[in-house]
Amino acid sequence: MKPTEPMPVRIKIASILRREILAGEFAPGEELSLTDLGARFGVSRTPVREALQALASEGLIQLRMNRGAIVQKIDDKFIMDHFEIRALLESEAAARATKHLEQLLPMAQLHRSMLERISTVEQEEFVAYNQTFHMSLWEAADSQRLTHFLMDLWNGSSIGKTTDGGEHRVKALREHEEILQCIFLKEPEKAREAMRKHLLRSMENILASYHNQ
Amino acid sequence: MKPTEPMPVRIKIASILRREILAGEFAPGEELSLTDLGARFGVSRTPVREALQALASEGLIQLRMNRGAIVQKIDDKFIMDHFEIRALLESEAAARATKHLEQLLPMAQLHRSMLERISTVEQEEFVAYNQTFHMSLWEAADSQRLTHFLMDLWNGSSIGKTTDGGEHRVKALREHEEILQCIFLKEPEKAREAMRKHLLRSMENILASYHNQ
DNA sequence: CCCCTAAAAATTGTATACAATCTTCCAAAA
DNA sequence: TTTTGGAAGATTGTATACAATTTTTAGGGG
Repeated sequence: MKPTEPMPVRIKIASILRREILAGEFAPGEELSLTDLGARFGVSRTPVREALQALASEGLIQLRMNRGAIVQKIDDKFIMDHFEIRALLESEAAARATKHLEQLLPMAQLHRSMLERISTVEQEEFVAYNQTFHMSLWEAADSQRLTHFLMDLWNGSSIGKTTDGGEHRVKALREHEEILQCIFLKEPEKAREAMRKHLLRSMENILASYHNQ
Repeated sequence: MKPTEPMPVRIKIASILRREILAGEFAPGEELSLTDLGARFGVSRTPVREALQALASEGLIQLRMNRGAIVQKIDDKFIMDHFEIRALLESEAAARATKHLEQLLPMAQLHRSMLERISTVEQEEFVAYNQTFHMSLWEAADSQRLTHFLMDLWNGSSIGKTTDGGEHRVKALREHEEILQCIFLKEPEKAREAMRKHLLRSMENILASYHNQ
């Protein structure tokens, strides 16, 4: 087993800043200084600069020529727009997945295991399962391009508190079940709609936790 | 008037490499060396490196830790997947635009002017109009997030030859007309479908010119 | 007191230097 | 002959140095 995964510094810094921006820890429009951030993380400006460029490409900050970066305002509208886009793309993935059922079998097995043990699984395991569920569908959609954009959107979906009560997990699991049934019955449009409902309800959950911060 | 627009080197290099990759001027899987590209463009590795990271975030190349970059294979499937995503998002934009008609008036005027003069406009002017048409709809959709992703997809849509005969222009103009009518009649679902048809037909055009290279 | 100008300071953009990792290649052992 | 180990070379990741642009600030004129 790998002791610790080697990760470029720019990725780590981008992850930290992404989480902080989405958590609302910066004021909208606040300026991000390369020197300050470098000092904070104990690295030079180079990887910080690269991290900021990555965040700009995700739309979380704005890069202005020779004038530094300012953080985007993350409000309800931002979150709703974000999930609308994710819903459009991930619904398409669910619809397409009906054409590649065999690829879904391992995930479906994990899903059944979850159904049985849901009351006793740790939060960490559920998060991992949830990620496997969604990403397996992306893969089954058989579109590198779709997977790529959904990965981007996934990173930006970790908004607000991560510790929601077990109630959300049960609902999510039921919705996953419905999505899978539509897919295995080869009903692309029903799968699309089920995925859309699932994501928009998750969004409501996130909006609620976002307000309670 | 500005004499020459100042642009970061990384943007220029990214634009050049993007066009070349989409034009198929690199073999799929070909390795891109920072040193070589720096020498080619007469700059240091730093802006080249940043350009490659931008292209990686667009999915045009793959960055491997400590092992350089390899170019993505651009084939019919890539193009079709690309336009499917663009169709999903830009259809949504068209549907949403029905809620902000006033923002569309300047573009609609330009459109009418095009209708009248189509037989005499230069290619360059039509390209500018086409960009205005699409981006005005994005703006009218009133979703920064949607605009951001569509801008990304727009950059990646310049595949193959740019000089298609005037026939395509007439067809595109007719389709634009249909889209605008649906929007101004406040029929979001019809607008969505019209935009989808427009983009998928444009895709066919691009696929054809791509094959003839 | 306000506004305009210019020099100084600070910040970003690019180039270069250094460190860490990977690849290549050759020799020695099985 | 094939394989393995490791040193040399090449390439990427990060740090630092330099150049260019912007922001700040101090001072003089209105």
